[in-house]
Amino acid sequence: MYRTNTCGALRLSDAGQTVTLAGWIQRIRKMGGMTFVDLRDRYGITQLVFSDDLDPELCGKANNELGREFVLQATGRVAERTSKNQNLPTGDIEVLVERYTILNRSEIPPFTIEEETDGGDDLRMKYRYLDLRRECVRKNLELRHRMTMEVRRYLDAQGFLEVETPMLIGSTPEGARDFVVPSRMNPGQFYALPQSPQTLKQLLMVSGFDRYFQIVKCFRDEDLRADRQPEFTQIDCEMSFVEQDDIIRLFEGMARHIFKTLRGIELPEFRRMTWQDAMKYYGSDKPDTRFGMRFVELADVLKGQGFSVFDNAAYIGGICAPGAAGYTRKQLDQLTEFVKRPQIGAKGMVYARVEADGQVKSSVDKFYPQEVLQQLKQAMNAQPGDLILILSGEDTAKTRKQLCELRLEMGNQLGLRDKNTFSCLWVVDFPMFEWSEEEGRLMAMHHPFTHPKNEDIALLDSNPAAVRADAYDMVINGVEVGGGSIRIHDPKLQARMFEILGFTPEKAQEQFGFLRNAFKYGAPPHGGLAYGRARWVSLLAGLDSIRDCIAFPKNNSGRDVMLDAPACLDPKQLDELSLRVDLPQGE
RNA sequence: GGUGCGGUAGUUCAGCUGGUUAGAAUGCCGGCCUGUCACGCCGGAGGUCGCGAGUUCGAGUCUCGUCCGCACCGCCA
Repeated sequence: MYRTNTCGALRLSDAGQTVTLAGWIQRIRKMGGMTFVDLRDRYGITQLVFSDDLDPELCGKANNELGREFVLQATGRVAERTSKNQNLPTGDIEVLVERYTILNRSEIPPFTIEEETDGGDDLRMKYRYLDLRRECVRKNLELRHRMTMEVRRYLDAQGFLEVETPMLIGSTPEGARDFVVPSRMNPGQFYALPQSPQTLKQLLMVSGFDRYFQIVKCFRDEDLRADRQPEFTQIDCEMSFVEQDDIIRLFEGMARHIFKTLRGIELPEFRRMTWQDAMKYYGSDKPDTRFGMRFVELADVLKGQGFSVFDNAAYIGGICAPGAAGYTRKQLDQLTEFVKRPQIGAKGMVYARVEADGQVKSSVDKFYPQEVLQQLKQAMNAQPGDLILILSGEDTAKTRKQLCELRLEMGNQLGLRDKNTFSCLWVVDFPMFEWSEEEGRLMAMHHPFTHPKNEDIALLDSNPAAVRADAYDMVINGVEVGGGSIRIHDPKLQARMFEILGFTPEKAQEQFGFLRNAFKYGAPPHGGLAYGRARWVSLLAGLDSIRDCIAFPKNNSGRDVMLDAPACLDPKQLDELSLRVDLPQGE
């Protein structure tokens, strides 16, 4: 038996017992005739004591040979400490070591494996297996596990069946780039890894599975972000004989269950906001609703008064930052610099302070009389002490996006984006299509199987760009944690959809023939939703990056720096796959 | 594909308008220390300043290129 207890288990009530612990040496403190060793496992830390009073020979030996991160098995008596450590759950006791075995030695680790590590991200990723020894990292994976368990429990109770779908499937042209896998037995042909099991779960609905879920890896060969990995796990669900409301209710229930069991928070009923309103009032399809500062359109107030920047603008929008009238000139200049950064791209920013007496002092005082500025104040519903910030531009969508960035920045600066406050909503009525400049055609905003809103089906022929979809996203604190839609189950409507998306009937048959064939045999009305697991965990744990709750994540350029993948293939392997690598010279 | 920031000791960083032997903290090694828990004290070792070119009498510092990392835009049905 390697151990009788874990390193997090012992308490004062265990004093007097003889125990054997096993773990890693976190730290050694040599005091001369006495040595303290912090022994760590995933349950906690227990202090071991070697003392000349007990066994001078053993103490001397330990002093000589023990080192950080050695795997140590130690046996001794549990004793009450003379000076206790309030910071450790085991801080009332220590183990007076009588004998020990070094189970394994360790080289000096490249960074300190403690809560406050000195290692940078890159280094920690290269030695992720050491990084994962740190409690603050490990607890994120524990939360991930607990969340997964709660999700399974909830969905099982709701009658969902977990069904696995294949990882090696066919490539699909719409949507993200596929990761592809060559087939040795079928030279020149490739599988693709699923971007999502979308079509497969729809086939399961045709099979009558009714309520399906899968906690499933998905793959997208697109550029990474702090909240985007090329492989990620979705909690993927699909239901038959449901309308949008049924799905929203069930998955809002799941969100509530997750928050209650994992954070002890009772969430109120989620707000619903149309995509149109989200764009109009927040400039984003995933608004952070922890705070207000909704956009107010100001063309009526500010246009046509001789200030050419506004007179020529297609859109003028303002936000009202509560209590920020005290911003200094320097702070305002910094905000202006912020919106002018190339990533945001505004040309400038106009501000107006509402002073204690109600007078408005603005950066455009020479263009607008106080009377107009008072109208501005009224339009913004600004109070004395508030700061009004205004952006304008020739492109409404772009300007709204810039104002969105400014709003979020002000939210940060005013401390309105607290990680322990959660504001949840559904964004509904997404447009069915969006125009792609690159492709020169309409693209499905969600995916080509999304059902148009019934009242908009007539518009498919006359004005497809105006068609709204039965698509919905769950947004929490400005994070899109999940999304889904009602799917098309009528083969004729699906055919019409492919037509609008620019598929010839032949192409549609080639790419999605399996789905069309299946739908000939009675597809039930159905719809579903998928949650991004790591985004959920990040929200629950207050993480800045989903990498922090993924055991072995990829870096910014999609590399695994620990495995050093991807890598070149041996020519023999390439031969076997009938592949030839053809890189441009010098690469 | 693009923008911004960064790359200096094992690690995290400082290093001014270019100037003589590149620093700090921490870690590491050695010594001292019987109640530490970020132990303390004394001593020591440790550097191709990412790489390449250029400017210059002289480059960690300036310029260009390149590689790597992070954040973001495009992209992510």
